[in-house]
Formats: sequence, structure tokens, C-alpha cells
Amino acid sequence: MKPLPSSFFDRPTLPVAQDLLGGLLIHEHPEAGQLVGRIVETEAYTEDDPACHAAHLATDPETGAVTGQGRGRDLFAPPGTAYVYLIYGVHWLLNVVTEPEGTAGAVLIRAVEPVSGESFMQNRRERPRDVELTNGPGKLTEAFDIAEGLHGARLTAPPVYFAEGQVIKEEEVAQSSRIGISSGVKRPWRWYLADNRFVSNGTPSDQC
DNA sequence: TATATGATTGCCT
DNA sequence: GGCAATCATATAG
Repeated sequence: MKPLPSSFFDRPTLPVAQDLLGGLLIHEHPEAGQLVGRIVETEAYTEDDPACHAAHLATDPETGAVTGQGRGRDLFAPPGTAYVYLIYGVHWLLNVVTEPEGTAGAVLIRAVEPVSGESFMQNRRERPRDVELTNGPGKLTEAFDIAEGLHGARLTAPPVYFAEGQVIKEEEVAQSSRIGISSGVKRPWRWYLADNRFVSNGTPSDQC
């Protein structure tokens, strides 16, 4: 499979998130061989977005240096860089950095449908049954053996990269606000394949 | 320095 | 449906 190039991610975050639907996430694992999943759910986070880790960071217009501290600094990395972070002190979430270097933005991979390597994924998961394998952002990183070690890596070449999958028709895509956030809830920046069994079962943040 | 919270999941009632 | 796990970061004092 040919990896999606940096230019694919060197664009505004929203279309990248939509275009990743139907694409493939591939981990050429040293022990398991090739782990492959079809992306069925994504979310976008941008520099001016209150829900983004870079929300209160910026770049110095003179030097281009990032001002402020914290993990969000890594969202200014070059497009196609892995942004992996620990949520609730428990689970690792996988993002891919978008937009040019010096502009913050990322797409969160929220769910995939297993394509190959299911037996290895099942061995890694506590609850390996059916959709439970990969129907959530923390579940898929566990299944794919993706964690802290991948943070900052290039996702435009092995071992972990994306590849073009099948073309998705517009009517197959559904949209909602994002899940699990408390600010920026009105931005409808979650996209998923309607009726796909492997979409996560969270509730959009603007519905109470 | 101390405390609150979160881009979640799985187990409990 | 409620809630604990467990830690990096943000915010307050």
C-alpha cells in the first residue's frame, strides 16, 4: 500500500477529516505483521477551536516560535506527524497533525473497522468481541498497539501510516458535533459512516 | 504547591 | 445509568 503523502495533511483540517473516512490505517507491526483498519469516524480540532489542546497557544509572528507550554505545542508540528496523548490517565488517543508547520490542527481517529490482523487485535483487547474491538478512539489504539512511543512520528511512512481506501459517497457520510467535550460543542466537526457498525457509541456534546 | 478536570472505557447496580 | 481508574495539564492561591 502506498502511504498518503504530507501534502494530503497540509490542508485545512476539516476537509482532511472528511477525506480520511473510508481510508486505511496501517501498522506494519514487527510481531503481528500488517494491522489494517478502515477509518469510519473522525473529528477535527483547529487552532482557533476552544476544544483544541492548542486553544490558548500561539506562534510569535516575528520568530515563528510557539508561545505557551503543554502538549498542545506539538499540534504545530509539520503535517502528517502523529499526535498521541493520554486521556483520563488511562487511554491513548491517535491524532494526525494537519495544516502547515506553525499552524495548529489535527484529526482525531475515533473508530475503524478491522480489515486484517483481527486475531492479534483480539489478543490485545480485554473485550475482543465484535465491534468492541475498535469502535472507539481508545479501543483502536489498544488493538493497533499504538501508544506514547508513536508520538511525534511521521505517519507518511511505515511503520504506521494511512493509505487510500474506497471512495465514500456523500450520502454515506453523517455529521454531528464532537463527543466528550465541554467547549466548542456547537462545532459540527465529527464525521462518520452512517450505519457502519464500528462507529463509536458516544453521544454528541450538543445533545443533553 | 494543591486541586480540578478531561477528545474514555469497562465494570457495577 | 452511575462511577472508578489514573495522570498530564491548567488554574488557583
